[in-house]
Amino acid sequence: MDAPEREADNDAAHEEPSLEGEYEPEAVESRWQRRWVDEEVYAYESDPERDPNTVYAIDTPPPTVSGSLHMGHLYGHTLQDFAARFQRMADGEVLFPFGYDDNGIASERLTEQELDIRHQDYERREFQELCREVCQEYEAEFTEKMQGLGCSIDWNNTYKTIEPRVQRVSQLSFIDLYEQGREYRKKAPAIWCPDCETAISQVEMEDDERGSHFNDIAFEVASDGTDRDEFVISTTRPELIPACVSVFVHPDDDENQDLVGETARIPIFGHEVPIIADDRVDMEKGSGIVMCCTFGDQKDIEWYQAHDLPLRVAIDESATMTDLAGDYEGLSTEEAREAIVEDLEDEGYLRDRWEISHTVQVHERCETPVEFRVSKQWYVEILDHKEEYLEAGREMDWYPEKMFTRYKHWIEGLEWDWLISRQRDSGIPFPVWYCADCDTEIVAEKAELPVDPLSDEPPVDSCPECGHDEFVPEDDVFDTWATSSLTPLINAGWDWDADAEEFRMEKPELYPFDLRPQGHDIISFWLFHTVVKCYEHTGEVPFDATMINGHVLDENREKMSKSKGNIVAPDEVLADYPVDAVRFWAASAAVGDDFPYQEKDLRAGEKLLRKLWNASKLTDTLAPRDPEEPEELEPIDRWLLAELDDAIAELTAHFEEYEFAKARDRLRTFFWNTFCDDYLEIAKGREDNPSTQYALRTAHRTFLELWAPFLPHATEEIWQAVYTDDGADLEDSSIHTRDWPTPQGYEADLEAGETAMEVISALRRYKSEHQLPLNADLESVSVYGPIEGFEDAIQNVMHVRELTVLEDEPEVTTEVASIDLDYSTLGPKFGSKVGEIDSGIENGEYEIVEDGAEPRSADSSSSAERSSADSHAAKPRDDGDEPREGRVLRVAGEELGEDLFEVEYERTYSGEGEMIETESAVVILED
RNA sequence: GGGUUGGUGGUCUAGUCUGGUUAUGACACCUCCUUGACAUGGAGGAGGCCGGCAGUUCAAAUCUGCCCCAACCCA
Repeated sequence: MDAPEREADNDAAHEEPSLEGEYEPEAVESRWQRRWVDEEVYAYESDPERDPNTVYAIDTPPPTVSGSLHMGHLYGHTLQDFAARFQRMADGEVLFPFGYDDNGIASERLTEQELDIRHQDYERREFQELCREVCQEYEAEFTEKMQGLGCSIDWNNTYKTIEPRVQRVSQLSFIDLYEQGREYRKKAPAIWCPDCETAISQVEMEDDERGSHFNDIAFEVASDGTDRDEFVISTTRPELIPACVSVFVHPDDDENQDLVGETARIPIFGHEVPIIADDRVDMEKGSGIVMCCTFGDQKDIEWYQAHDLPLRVAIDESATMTDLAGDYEGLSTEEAREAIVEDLEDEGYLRDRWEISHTVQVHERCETPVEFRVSKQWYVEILDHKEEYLEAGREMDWYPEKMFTRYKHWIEGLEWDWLISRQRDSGIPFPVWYCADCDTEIVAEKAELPVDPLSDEPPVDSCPECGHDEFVPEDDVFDTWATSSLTPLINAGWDWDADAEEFRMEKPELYPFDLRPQGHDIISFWLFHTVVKCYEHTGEVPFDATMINGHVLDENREKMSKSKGNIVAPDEVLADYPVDAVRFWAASAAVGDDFPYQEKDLRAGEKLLRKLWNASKLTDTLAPRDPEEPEELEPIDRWLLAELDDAIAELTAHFEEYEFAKARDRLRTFFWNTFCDDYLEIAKGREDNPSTQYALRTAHRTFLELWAPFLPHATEEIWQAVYTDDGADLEDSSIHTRDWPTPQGYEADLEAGETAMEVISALRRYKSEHQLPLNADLESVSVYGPIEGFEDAIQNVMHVRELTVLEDEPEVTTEVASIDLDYSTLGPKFGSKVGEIDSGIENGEYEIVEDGAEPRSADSSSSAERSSADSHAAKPRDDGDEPREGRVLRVAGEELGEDLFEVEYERTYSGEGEMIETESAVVILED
């Protein structure tokens, strides 16, 4: 990665593409990465008139710049790039943009850590400025690393989620939804992080296992409707007792039913609360009697709302005890917990205390346990449109399909509207002021956006409701997802057209986007929120398709995590292996599957690069670079091109379905086995043949094109070295801007080709078994089988001095070795009789009747040898390839027709030389 | 606790939706071969009965049920 080393590698030989020597990925890859960016090979130029069907637009979720680049980024972006590169070649223009997510808590935290400051100590603008400075450094680093992955991103089309253009889009989004009546401001309990001092949404919480204590605390009964003087409740949070507003008992709890309707006195604090029955009480837990405090958990909120309980706030926004806590005021919740427990014990209220470990809900950013606080917050109404969002999900194509269920279940399980206000210093402000007198909401003018109410004036001089002329600016900012969910609109240039008085897109041809790629962990919030926002703004589903990538696991299939220390850093991998090899590995898993990082897969990629390089060198020595197409191609060459046609068709289908792993395997097998191992060996003996020269070059160009999405650097290097003129404009000459290959309609005798390859394979096996070199001469070979047109090829590549094609099957004696039944038609026809038929054949209790000739029983057929030459000369094998009329198998009292069985013969060759059988040919070797 | 997805030779994996009887390929392993690119190559071989149990069926890796294991999502 460091420049001096790269310089050293970069001697003159590496400056220009060439096929000299060995493939040197370090020099080649960095050179092309530089040139692709410098010469804007992947730049997208918008044309609003362009047919949306010829534009392939990708909406990539912008990564958080504060995080480091991990294997997940590398994998995800590589998959996106496969799609981008294929589509660019196959179907016109591609937009592959890039965004930096630097808006929100993550970058605030980063700034605080990096500069060792607290946001509270700064003015909002000042702190925001610092955030941007810090993020800029990280963004530059991110850009460099992303470019090192060789993704075909258009670096002219980037955005930052905090930049003014995006702030404008985000505030427009707020105002549009507000005007549609889909947003409201409400005072209600919300999830609160006391460390970040902000409300957060459900998705920002996670579970964490923490140690704690269970405390059994005695409450006195203050009324006299029961015999009891006291009862015991168990709690992990004794510091909440000053906030206790009621006590609950389950209606089925017979033991404690006497308490219902009575009044309890809270120890130490002395206030009295009602005891109420409610079936949400967990009878199994502790004494079955539970206190309700405002608020300890979500159940407290439910009770508070259901029973219209009073609000007692004992903990403030920074987790400090309030005046309600009396003597404990000013203590942190932790300190108060210990102090209260001590005092309870002193006063005899603490009946028991023991250690436990339980899961608590914490804020994912800072791991602080969350509180629940009543506050005034902004919400986006979503619960009333669940059905529409489900339908939007159904309209998208999901790759893989099964991921739709996650989306579906998430929506079905939604219980809260989307809380979008955050009490943070940095972020995109709400464009809202409130009348100081009547609290009427004043929203900014669209033309003025972006605004910051803290420094900008509201658009009115006096309140339209009450005429008051003082206003209070909203100082909350948007939840980062409120902005991150707008990326399709940001990329398409969505904006308010003041003249037309409507929303317009600068690049309407992009929307809806063709593809939305992402990890399966963010389906439930990022993808979902994006669908919500875009659907509400445009009435359209923002994506035609969504591709979900799996997670990269470690070598032992375990999730990579900091605590396990099993993280593999992309930097380390790229220091050891070519990017193209890493990409080859990334193409090995089916989209949506988690898969392990395995070094040996990277070695496989390296091997392929070497093979491609060497095969290119050999091709270059065998044929001129641009041979004429001959009038008539010879069978072997036509065969290769016909097979190539098939491969192109299959690969294209795989790419269109995002089946990169299948495309990769199909291409590798065809390239390595058929082209390199078979055809190139054959071509060595035919280099002066114009037909072979043409086929070689056609195949080679096509292979480079087919490999280009997977191996962009190596294919570009070879392409530029061999097939382009010096000094050509890279935008035109790059292999990545070429058209994807299409089948050319070559027709060939595929059966003959296949048979010829079988014969070659048989001869190789013969040599291998006799420990002969593969280029050892074979004196005389006779072949009986359909190999017309391929005789020379076989003779050349296997070094056969004399090759004879037999008119008639060689003299062999045959006997029935076995009978294969066609179960797929036999089963439905005979059902349970199949067992009997099987055992009949196994026991030899059957006979074959043919051509009205004498029935041949199993007994006679196994003993009576027959010479095939006298009766079946037409074909080397007669076992079903070419059924004769009237041949019937009698077994278990049934007659099976010709289509139901095949007879396998054991053959013994009695002539000169050695016989080798293949699927559809017989080969005889004589030394 | 609920849900989703997956469990195929030593490792990774195809096949499972559309049941059919020698289960795909790669890596590793063993044997052999220096041939006009590549020995970082080539040819060949051995190795699995498809997580477990039960069922449906003439027939199950493939369908059904239960169980075990793993990951993820939600409590």
